Amino acid sequence: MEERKKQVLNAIITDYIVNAEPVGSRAVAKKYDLGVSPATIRNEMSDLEEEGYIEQPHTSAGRVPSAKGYRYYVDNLMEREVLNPAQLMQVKEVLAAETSEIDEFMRSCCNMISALTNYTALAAIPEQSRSTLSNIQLVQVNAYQVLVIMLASTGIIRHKMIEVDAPITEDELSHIEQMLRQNLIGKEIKHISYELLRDLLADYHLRERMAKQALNMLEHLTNDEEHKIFTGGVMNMLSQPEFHDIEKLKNMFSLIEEEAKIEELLNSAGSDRLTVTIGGEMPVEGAKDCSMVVANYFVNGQKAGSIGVLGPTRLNYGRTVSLMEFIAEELSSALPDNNKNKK
Amino acid sequence: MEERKKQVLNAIITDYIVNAEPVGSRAVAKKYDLGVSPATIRNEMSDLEEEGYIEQPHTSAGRVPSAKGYRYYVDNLMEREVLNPAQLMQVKEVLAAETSEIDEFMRSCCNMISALTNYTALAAIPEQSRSTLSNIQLVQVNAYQVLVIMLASTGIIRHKMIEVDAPITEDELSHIEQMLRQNLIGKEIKHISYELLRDLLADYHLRERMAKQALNMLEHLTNDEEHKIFTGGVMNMLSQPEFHDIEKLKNMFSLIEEEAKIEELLNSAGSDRLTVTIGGEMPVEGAKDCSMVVANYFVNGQKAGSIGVLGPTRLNYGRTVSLMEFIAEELSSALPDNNKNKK
DNA sequence: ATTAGCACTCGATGAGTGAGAGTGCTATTA
DNA sequence: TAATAGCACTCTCACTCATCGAGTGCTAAT
Repeated sequence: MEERKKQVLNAIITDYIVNAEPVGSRAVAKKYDLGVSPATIRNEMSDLEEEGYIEQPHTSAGRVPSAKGYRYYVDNLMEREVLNPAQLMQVKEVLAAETSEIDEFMRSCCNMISALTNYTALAAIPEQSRSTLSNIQLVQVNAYQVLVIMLASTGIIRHKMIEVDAPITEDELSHIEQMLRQNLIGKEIKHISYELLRDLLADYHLRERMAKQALNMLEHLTNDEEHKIFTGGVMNMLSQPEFHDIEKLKNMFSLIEEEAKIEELLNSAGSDRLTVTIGGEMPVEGAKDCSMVVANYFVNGQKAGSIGVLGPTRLNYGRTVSLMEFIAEELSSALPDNNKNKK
Repeated sequence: MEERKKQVLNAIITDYIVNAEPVGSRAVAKKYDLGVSPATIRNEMSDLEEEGYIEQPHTSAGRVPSAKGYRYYVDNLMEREVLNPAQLMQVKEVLAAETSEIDEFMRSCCNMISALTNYTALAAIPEQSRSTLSNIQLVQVNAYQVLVIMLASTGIIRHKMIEVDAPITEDELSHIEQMLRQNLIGKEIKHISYELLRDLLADYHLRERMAKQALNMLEHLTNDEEHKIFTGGVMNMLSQPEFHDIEKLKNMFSLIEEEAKIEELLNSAGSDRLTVTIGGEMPVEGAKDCSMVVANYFVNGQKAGSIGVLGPTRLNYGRTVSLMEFIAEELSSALPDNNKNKK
């Protein structure tokens, strides 16, 4: 594409991102100082429209970027925004906070991201497929209730109360605990299967219901985590003029409430360091007039989880991309620390 | 108030609750069959307006109930709705679910309430002031990390990872554990103060940072809980015509996101079995055009917690009150079971 | 190749209008 | 004396119409 056409496209998108209103040739000529008259710009715009980079809501309105236009912008024109030091510090602080609970950590990440971007933040809990069980503990509450606590190598802690039919003694419990520890600690969590547990418990002739419940519980622990989704700043959508329509809002919110869909969105981004998905590229019906920036973070070179930002297609890509790249990077280096000893 | 006036007021409110539109004299005469002509009804309405029970958005619109009108309705006219058996069953099922985790339990309560009412559900976690510590457990994760698990007599379970400066041995840990157990189990949680803990730990000459952290953590455990707030069905607000205005929505949502305000709302209801708060009676700015039905539930005759419904002043009081009364009652009888042995 | 000029298009705005809903008042009726 | 019928009045809502202005596309001139 010729240089000047790029400049015009860039101007249109930059302006539209800020003002959310169709951009006319005069406005481009005035504000972006390309050294040519509006008429020339009009010609360029006419070409750009023919090629599908911009659209006209109606004759005699200005032009609006199309999905294709945004795509070209993100791939070729966009300049990353230099983040201001105060924001960088804020990110570092939040990530450095000693939150050994992954839930709380993810939640505060989401809140931070949404506060910094004014969009909606998405996060998927780090995948557990590679993590191992690092400890398991059974605590007797009373004769009928046992609290099971599980620690994963990623620092996740889960507990669950399970109930048994017949009273259980301390001795029995520590037996079971030892058995579980011997057989399960160090195992990859995704390898702890129903079958494995059943075999283990069968050997020990445990009471039927107890066994069932323990299995049930462990299954929950291993499965739940992979699918846990966090969001933040959902209400930020309200400030975006594109969602001033109640119907659109409803659609959006009901989408965000469906964890499965959010997960699909985050997963659709693959395992590159950073992915930008624009409008129609979205894999989920109902998100077609949104854009998304997803960053993956890595532990030991392996994808550990995803964080993302969801906003209108008129997203401030430059800023958001810079920010998410930075956060993902910081996250990659912060996360392993959570499981090792500090200092 | 004369019988017929009551009937007219009742008709207006009933109609307005359903249709959300000003009610005219003709509509009242037609639908509610009082045996008099619209003209007569107009006279009654004129009186009702003079006395402040209803209002006119403008001349030649119908009448709309005022806060005073709703108040009179709730106190004198309203008929509780008979709940259908399917709904009752649903409530019982949700409450009977074996969720020994209070968080999850409260969350599912909120979801149930919002699903049944189509309004927003609020819940405050049971107050911990009367509950006692029933167990405390320390789990060594590695030399520098200790997982603390606390069980309250109400069935609440909390865990927190704490980190220590210098390595700690199993022996030391079980020492501390025993000491804590001996001194704290059975104590009312609100009596476990910073000072008490400091004294305890001082006796044992524990490492300074460890002590600090343990204290910090226990403080969190004792305080956090009292302030925990749950909400559900916030998006239901979107379907209420009174919130079709984006500005109102924003206000509402930013109110709901402030836990302190929600807590204030719930607490304002006092400790009666059930309280209805209407419009201007709301203690929190920004909730003035909402109404709220709060029910308290009780354990051993003591107020244990609150659940509430927040909606427009045009709330279906009859239905909501019946439902909340029922849920609170079920909750009162379900809750203690969670801590005792079943069967 | 660029630009100035100009006619044209289309949405937004605001005034004007008629229909409809609902009231309040008054005279009449039971 | 209470209830009612009738009627004028008020106010909103939806619709139409004219106007305005932003912005374009085209053409002719530079």
